[in-house]
Amino acid sequence: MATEKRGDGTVGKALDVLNEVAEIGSPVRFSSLLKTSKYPKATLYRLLQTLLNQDMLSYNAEEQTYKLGLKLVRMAHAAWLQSSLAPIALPFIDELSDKVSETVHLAQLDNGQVLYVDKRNPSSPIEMYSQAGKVGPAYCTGVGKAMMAFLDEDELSRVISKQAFFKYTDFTITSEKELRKELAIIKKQGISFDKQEHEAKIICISSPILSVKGRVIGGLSITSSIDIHSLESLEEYKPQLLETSKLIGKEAGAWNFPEQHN
Amino acid sequence: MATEKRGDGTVGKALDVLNEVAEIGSPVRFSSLLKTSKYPKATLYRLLQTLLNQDMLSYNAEEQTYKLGLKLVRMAHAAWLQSSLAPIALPFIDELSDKVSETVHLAQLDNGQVLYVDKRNPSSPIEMYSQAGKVGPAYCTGVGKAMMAFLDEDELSRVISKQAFFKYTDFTITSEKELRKELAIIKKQGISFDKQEHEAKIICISSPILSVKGRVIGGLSITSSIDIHSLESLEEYKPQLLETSKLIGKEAGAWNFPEQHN
DNA sequence: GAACTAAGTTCCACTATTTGGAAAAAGTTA
DNA sequence: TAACTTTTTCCAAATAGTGGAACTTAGTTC
Repeated sequence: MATEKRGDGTVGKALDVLNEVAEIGSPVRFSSLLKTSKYPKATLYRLLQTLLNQDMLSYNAEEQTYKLGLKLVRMAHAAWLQSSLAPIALPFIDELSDKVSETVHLAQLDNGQVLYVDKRNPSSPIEMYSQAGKVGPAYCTGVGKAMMAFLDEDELSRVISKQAFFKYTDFTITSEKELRKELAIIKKQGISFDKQEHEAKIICISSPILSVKGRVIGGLSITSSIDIHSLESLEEYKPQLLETSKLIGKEAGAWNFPEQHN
Repeated sequence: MATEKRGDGTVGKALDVLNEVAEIGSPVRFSSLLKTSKYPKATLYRLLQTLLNQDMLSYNAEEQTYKLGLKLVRMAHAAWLQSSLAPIALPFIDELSDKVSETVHLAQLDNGQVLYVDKRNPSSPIEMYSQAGKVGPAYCTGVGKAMMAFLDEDELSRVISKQAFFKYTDFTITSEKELRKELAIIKKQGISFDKQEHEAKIICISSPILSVKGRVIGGLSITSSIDIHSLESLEEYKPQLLETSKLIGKEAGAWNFPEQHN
């Protein structure tokens, strides 16, 4: 689904096109973009040229395809440093993953979705970058539910309205009603579980990261598979998970980490 | 130094502002940006509003500061997947780092600078994300020199013209003449060394990654410190490094990885 | 090799957006 | 309250963007 944005003039249109290219995920030809795009041929063409000029896109002359430019990778590094919880949380996540020897994820809510901003995987330190910047659904992931559970009603309904409720597995929650019930339980318990709701065999235990003022600024999870852990054995990590989340929240407060507007 | 770009209209200006925020590296106030910016107050203000609307920036109302938005992190993930060598090179880098048990970097030339797109660090799998998207100087890093050495004259002079020749250490090359001499040697040998030219104590051995057509598409390095290795002991990795580079080059050809325009 | 087709690029009169000086709000300090 | 700083709004003039149509290029067919 292409990102719809109310008129921010030309800049909005250009970024719209950039998003389209991003969402397609592989090099695209002009004509292919044109089919999807809401802009007329000449306009689209000019926008693409501008983005090329700005190195936001790169063009393969041989294949006549456009794709995202490396400039974005550079910018994102800066964005990650200054806008994500990751740099603040880094030492705490390291320590947690060392202690428990499990895969740890750090996420934030972004536009109703879960945005993973860091990950530790002690056993196999590979396939790592492939995770920062990755997005996932909020309604069927541990971190997503943990963060949602601690939003206030206004924020929550905004976030819920953005959920697709697609049934990934037999265990996926597929209605707002069910979700709200689950969130109430999570709020009581302070932690959430992903019971194979997003991917078969994958389970996790998660906690929200709250600012000193009690607002949700992120989520933390320990992920495993049913081949290795039961939900009960994951629950043993609860104290460490909560402790780490608390420490990160405090540190973020000290750093004056901004409260997001999800 | 702010990025100067010839007129791409409003879009160019907006991205210019975005760059400015990125380069400052920490949350900035309006007035602070205004001082640096070449745009008049009202214009700058509107550009910032547009970028905010588009989630490219986020705003902290309490502190009245702007910073890069998480949307960039998401986009960059897509960019990394579709425009960097990293996904293609992944298995080869894993294997190399496993075999040699040393820190391995994968880089590309971007606008005359070295852009690190992946890294493996077998001993301590931490501080990882902090590297993808990081940029470094080309004239005083192993990968930078290795890549430069295999550019054709046109590209090379363009890249050289962008070098700052800042003297980071006592060993930094600080003139075009010296650099060209060094590059000639590197071209002959097929590999380059960083002899503490960028950071004290840090040394590395690097090779360019060439496409099947012989064009530079990236660089690969094994990094260490003089506390652990001598240049001679690093040189022992030469065969493996060259072999891996060759494999990546081949694979990239198969994937039709585009030849960059540095 | 002329005629057809599809993809990409350019043109230009028309229009909508951007511009920026100036002035009003909002917030700070004295 | 006055003097100040910083941020935000306004609006007529100026500029930049628009998009239908025409053109170019490359590839295919008869």
